[in-house]
Amino acid sequence: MAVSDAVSATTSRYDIGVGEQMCPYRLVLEHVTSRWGVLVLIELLERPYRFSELRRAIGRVSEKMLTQTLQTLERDGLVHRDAKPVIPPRVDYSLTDLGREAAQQVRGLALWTEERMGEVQKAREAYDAAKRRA
Amino acid sequence: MAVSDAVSATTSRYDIGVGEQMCPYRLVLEHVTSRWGVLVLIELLERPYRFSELRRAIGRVSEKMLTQTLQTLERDGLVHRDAKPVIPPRVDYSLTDLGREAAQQVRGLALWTEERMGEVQKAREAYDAAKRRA
DNA sequence: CAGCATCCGCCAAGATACTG
DNA sequence: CAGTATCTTGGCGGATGCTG
Repeated sequence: MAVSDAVSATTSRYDIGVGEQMCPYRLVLEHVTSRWGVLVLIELLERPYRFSELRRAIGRVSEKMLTQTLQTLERDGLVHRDAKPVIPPRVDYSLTDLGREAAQQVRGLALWTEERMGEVQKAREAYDAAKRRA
Repeated sequence: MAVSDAVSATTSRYDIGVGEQMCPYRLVLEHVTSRWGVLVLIELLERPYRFSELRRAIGRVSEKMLTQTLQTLERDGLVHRDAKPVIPPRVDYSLTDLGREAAQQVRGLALWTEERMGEVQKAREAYDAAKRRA
């Protein structure tokens, strides 16, 4: 299947059987909380990026997944794609107003995570220690 | 592999090759933004839940995935598990203080999604219409 | 450079059966 | 009821090659 098909066909993170539609609300939520969606939104909150630039900034994203993620977010109206008809091609990605709102929420979550990392680590060690004892 | 092994072994959403550790920050972020993690945190923000109660509230979660999600969140110190030694067994799940903070961030994202659903839908239709034309 | 197209490994997720 | 153990499989995500 082509990437382009995936954009409209996939619900991102596996579909539901025919007839059993997932509520669109959860669908959007899964797009913005998707593995790469989260990171793309956060990066684009800083400034617009070109494709490969964004790829390097995030790190460890395959080209395919980044393309797919960007297209899904574009379709949802969160990301704006500006393809300049030049050679070599140059495409800039930025947030729409809607996307900026979403990204701010996501960043809130990311910042919280950074702040509380230490406590999470400690909780894990305590959990593992208790498990080993049992 | 037993579920219990998965809790400490998995990084949630597929691992990185050996030697190529993912930074722990992204790991926690992936836990709270995971498919079921998001929904569990939001539900538990309302009130404590029993296992099957939570399962029904979320809907369409397999027993296994809910167990796994809860154990991961418990290990991260976000969810408190209270197992009462009675027959039949009764286990209550609730948020820790840390988990409540995380859940509030997640809920912020969820509320935004609900509010802006309409605009996202419109954006999609516009995108699809433009695609068909091309 | 910024993609699209195709193949495929492999693990996450689901289904099922069983236990304390 | 609240899980564990085991098996199967869908599809995510990576690798590679090609195009404008």
